[in-house]
Amino acid sequence: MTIKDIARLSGVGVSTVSRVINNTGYVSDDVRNKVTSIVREYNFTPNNSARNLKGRTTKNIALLVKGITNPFFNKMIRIIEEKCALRGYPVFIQNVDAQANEIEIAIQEKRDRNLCGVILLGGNFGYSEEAFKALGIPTVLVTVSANEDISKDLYSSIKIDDEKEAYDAVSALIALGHEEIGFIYNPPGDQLTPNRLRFEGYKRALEEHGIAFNPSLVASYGGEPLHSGYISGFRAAQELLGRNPRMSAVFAFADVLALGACKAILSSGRRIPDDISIIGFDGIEEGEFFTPSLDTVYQPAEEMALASIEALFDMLQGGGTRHKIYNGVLLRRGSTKARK
Amino acid sequence: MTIKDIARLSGVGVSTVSRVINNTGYVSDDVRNKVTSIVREYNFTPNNSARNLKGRTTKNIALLVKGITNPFFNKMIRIIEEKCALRGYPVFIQNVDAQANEIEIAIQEKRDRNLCGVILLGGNFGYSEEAFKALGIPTVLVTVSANEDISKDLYSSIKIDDEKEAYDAVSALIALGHEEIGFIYNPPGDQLTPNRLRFEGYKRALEEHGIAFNPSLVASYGGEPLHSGYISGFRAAQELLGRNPRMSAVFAFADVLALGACKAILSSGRRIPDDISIIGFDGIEEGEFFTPSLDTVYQPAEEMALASIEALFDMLQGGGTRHKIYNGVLLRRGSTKARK
DNA sequence: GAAATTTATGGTAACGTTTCCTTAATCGCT
DNA sequence: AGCGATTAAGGAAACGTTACCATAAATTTC
Repeated sequence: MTIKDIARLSGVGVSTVSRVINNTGYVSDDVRNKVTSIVREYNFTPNNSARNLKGRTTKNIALLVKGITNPFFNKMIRIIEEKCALRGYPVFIQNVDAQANEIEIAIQEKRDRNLCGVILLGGNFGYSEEAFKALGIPTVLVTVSANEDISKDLYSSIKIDDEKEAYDAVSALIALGHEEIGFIYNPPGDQLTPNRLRFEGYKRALEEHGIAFNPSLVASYGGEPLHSGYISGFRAAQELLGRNPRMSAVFAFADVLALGACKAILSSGRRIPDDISIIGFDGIEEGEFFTPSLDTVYQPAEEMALASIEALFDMLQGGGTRHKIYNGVLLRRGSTKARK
Repeated sequence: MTIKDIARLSGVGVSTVSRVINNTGYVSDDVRNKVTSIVREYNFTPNNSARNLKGRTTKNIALLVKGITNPFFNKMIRIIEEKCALRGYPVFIQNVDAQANEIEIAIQEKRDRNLCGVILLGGNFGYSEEAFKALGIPTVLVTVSANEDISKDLYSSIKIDDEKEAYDAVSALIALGHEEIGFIYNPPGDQLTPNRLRFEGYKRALEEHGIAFNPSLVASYGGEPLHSGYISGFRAAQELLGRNPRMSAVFAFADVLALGACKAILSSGRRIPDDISIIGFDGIEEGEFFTPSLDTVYQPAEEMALASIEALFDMLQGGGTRHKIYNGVLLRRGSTKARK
């Protein structure tokens, strides 16, 4: 069933059918109704390959996710996928390992799949201006932004102020009287921007409150790329507990790390929050259902997902780039307490 | 940069270039080397739209997931996506709401995206033989299988024996001395097969051990489709606790429901496993990191994901359908105990 | 050594759209 | 009435591949 068949059945030319389907050009109401009814009757859907071939442009969007197993991305992925599909844009969701350079993968994908746009969810510090130019299609960075020296006209970004939010969270722990505050994050070698920024927020909070930075209070656990955040947080916390018997609080880069850490803390016989306070980052639903519920820096995931789609479609329609920074919310749910 | 450009630059005809790229037909070594080097030099990738249009067949696979937010599907989705991509088959991952008939969505997707194959992850009871025939492309059902009366040649399936595994889990609770055993599952109206089968396993276990089935010990919570399993489990457990003060154990259809239930149980002041034992289903990682760690019927998600891909590619290459049933493993991690 | 087969290569018609270019009818103005 | 502008519709050339067909050289077969 092709457009030609529809044309024949409707008794009109193919270009007329095309015009009806795409709502372009001049078509009389009579003809429009006739064609529309035939299209509906035979349940005709235009062939996408032919459309894409002719138009030189597809409606394919790639969503590259740095660590797709992180539940924080789950909701965002779902929203992005759903809203794009609703507009007739299929989404290729793809996981990107921590080590991989996602923008190079995007370039490859663009070649392979004739992409019209890219959303990068979570990501690296390894962007280069040339890479953005080589990619050459509307690009939105979510949860991360590129180096300062890259022109802001080359991409849109949706994120929160990682440094500030981390600073606030650690400051909250300090306000509760904690001084030996552990920090758990991803292996720094990966250069993930938020990773670095939240670390800097942690250090600034200590510094501004007159607490000396102590490297033995910082831990990360990488292992194989397949390692989930939970187990990484668990191992990192074990390390911290072993090295710092007087540690009374922990701030983790992500909720999954924090929840893994909780398990290690509780397994060691310590209580949360009585012996050790802990704050995570992201605001995933799991944190609410753990016992005790996890305090966390909530990121407005839904809003950010919607904003990223809007930014992308705006760019697809020729609009400019935009750079939006959201505010996090420090949710106090029961995993922090004043120091004994 | 098209195949014609490559042909011109290599000094050969377009069909020769096509033959080189696709490794078909006769090509002399000299020509092959020449063309290959030009292709590499200009980083040429054949246009997929044109290929698909010409070949009438794509390499697009759709992965329809019933409730994509369930962490149990997370790992499977990732494996399927990764392995398919590795073979050059992009995957369209799509969420399907509980109410929706996924096979009809698959038919629509096939039309829209020219799919060559479909994997359904989790799913309905609403399959019909006509629907499978209308779909007409290799289809694999994972975690679920179609009604008995549908020809097994129309699809492949990868799953576990839901009824038996549920039976075993509930029997284990009975062996610990529990008699008032709650059951939490999805709203039965949705007719999700595993939902129904695990319920039947629950009932058979009671029956065979001489315990009368008590409908007030069964709860489900649907609400809006966006409700996550955690909150549904939480609400359902609250209901059970209110209705059955003597209930000493709970079996949940899924780990997310069980973890939500744990929160409700612990919030009510009861202890796990001292006051109430609980067993979930799936074996998601989250269950291990909750405190206490959740006992669960582990499904070999990785193996099942790999098996589903193999089944699909086998069918794509003209092979027949296959139907594999895996064994679950009852993991005892600390959320069950003999009745006081 | 001629015929048959294998190897090697190029030309070209599709695949199903969209879009430009025609052609033609209708309409609104002076 | 005549003319330009608007409305309406169709024909056909692309888009970038692949696959069939044709041709021809090299090789094998009897």
